[in-house]
Order: sequence, then C-alpha cells, then structure tokens
Amino acid sequence: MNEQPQKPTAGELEILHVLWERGPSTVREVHDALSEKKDLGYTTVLKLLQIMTAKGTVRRNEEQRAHVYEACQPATETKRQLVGDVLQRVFEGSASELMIHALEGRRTSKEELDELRRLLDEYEGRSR
Amino acid sequence: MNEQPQKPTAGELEILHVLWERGPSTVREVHDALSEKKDLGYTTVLKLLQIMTAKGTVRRNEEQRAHVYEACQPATETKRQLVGDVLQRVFEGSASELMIHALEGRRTSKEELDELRRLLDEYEGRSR
DNA sequence: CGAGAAGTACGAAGATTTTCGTTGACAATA
DNA sequence: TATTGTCAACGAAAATCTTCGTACTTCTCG
Repeated sequence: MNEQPQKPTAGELEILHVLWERGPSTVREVHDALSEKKDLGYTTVLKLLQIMTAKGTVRRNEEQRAHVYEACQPATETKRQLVGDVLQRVFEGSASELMIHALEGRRTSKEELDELRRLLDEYEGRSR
Repeated sequence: MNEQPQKPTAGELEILHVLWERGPSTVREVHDALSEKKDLGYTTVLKLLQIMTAKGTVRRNEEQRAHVYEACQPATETKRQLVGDVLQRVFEGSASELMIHALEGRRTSKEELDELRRLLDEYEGRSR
C-alpha cells in the first residue's frame, strides 16, 4: 500500500529503537531487548512486527526459521519525520518555538548548549 | 480523575490551538474556526470538547446557554509536555539529537538560526 | 402561542492500537 | 520415535480515538 512514509505508533517506535541499535534481529531478540524495560508477551512483539511488515515499516528475511527483521528506513529518516510532525502539529513549523519548549522544563548542561551552537553553525555553513 | 497532565490527542490539539488563539470560546466558535481548515461536524467538535472536559484538559463555563470552553493549562505548558514526550520517546532525552533532526529536511532561514542562537544565550544566561 | 433555530447530552459505529491465547508446523533430543 | 521446545500465523478482545445521528431542551420571533 504505502510506499514509504508511515508514522510509527508508540509501540512500533519502541521496536524500531531495538532494531536501530541491534541491527537485523529475530522476534526473540527484539522481545528480549524490550523485556528489559517493560513486560510484554512474545506474541505481542511478533504481532507488532507482522503489522509493521504489512505497513512497510520493516522488512524481513525468511530464510531462517526464525525470521530476521530490519527497519526499512534509517533511524535518521524516521526521527526526522517524527519531529517534523510535532513541529507542524504543535509549533506550526517554528523551530524556535520548538526549541524554547524543549529547553524549558529541563536542565540543559553547558556542554549540550555548546553542542547546540555548534550544530547551528554547522547547519548554516552547510546550507550556505 | 486526572489532576493535571494528560497528553492531548491529535484532534484535541487542533481544538486547543483554537482555544489558545481565540481564548474562551463556544462550541460554535471552535467549530467555525476549525471548519476553515477541515471538514468536521458540529457535534464532533462538541463531543471532543465534552471528552476534554471529562479529562480535565479544558473547563467550561455553563452560565450562558452556549457553554464557553477554555484550556486548563497555558499553551506553553502543554507544548512543553508534548515536546518533552517526543524528546524522551524518540531522542532519549538528547536535545541536540532533536535539533539535528528538526533542522534537517527543511530550509531554515538565517533569521531563524540567529533567533535560535539568541535563545541559547538567553537560556544560558537565565539559568546561570 | 407555535415553529424553527441553536444547544447540549447520549449512544453508538468504525478505525486504530495494544495485547494475547491458541493452533499447527517444525526441530531437537532423549 | 515420542516428547518437548521454538516459532509463525491467525483471530480476537480490550482500549482509545474519531466521527456523527438522534433526541431533548431552550430560545427567539412572527
């Protein structure tokens, strides 16, 4: 159906994080990784991966008995899409607004602030 | 039930935007405002506002026949919560990561970049 | 007053997400 | 070979969201 873009749900995102970290993985491996954080049944993860396969979010290699899943899109692409969605829906496209609210309500270290400045310079240099 | 924090859904957020812009409004007013952008039935908006009232997202004044709704929390608070949620769920708390992906995939003007730098300075000055 | 307009309340249907239980296939091993 | 464990497929239940239709109430004005 969908060729590329499909915003992952909260549950799907958790699975994607595992696949991004581990690389191609079996259901068992994903389930074990997620179990560290939350309590989920094996078949719950399996079902989610099957749904994600149908949506085109992940693809799988069926050569082995335990199928091996991997994300179709690189993490960067999906993250960009997710933040872009919030940028539009919440902040009407204003990156400054996004930033203000991201910084509020958390302590941000001097290091991270410097890193943010570096990113701005880098972005500006790159696009000019 | 819930005292304060409740992440609004996509539909609820659209209504909140109207309330933030217009201030306290009747169902009719919210509906008219939303109709500019999308096609929604009057009772759909009413129902959503009733649900939001139950959740504590908005409160209403019933003195007039046409009840007047307003957001319980200031826009800033809700936006902070929404971006904080993405920050955690997608970027594991890294504001830099958030920023990288927010800047990618869009052209950001020199003006906005300067504004972002100004925000960083301001934030640093304020918290130091 | 009576008809129609404007409002709220209620319930319900359809879509989507999340979560499993069960079943049947296959494999490893005792 | 009989048992036990691993796995995918399927269906389905529960929760949440979205969207209205219908019914009942309350004004308004002709």
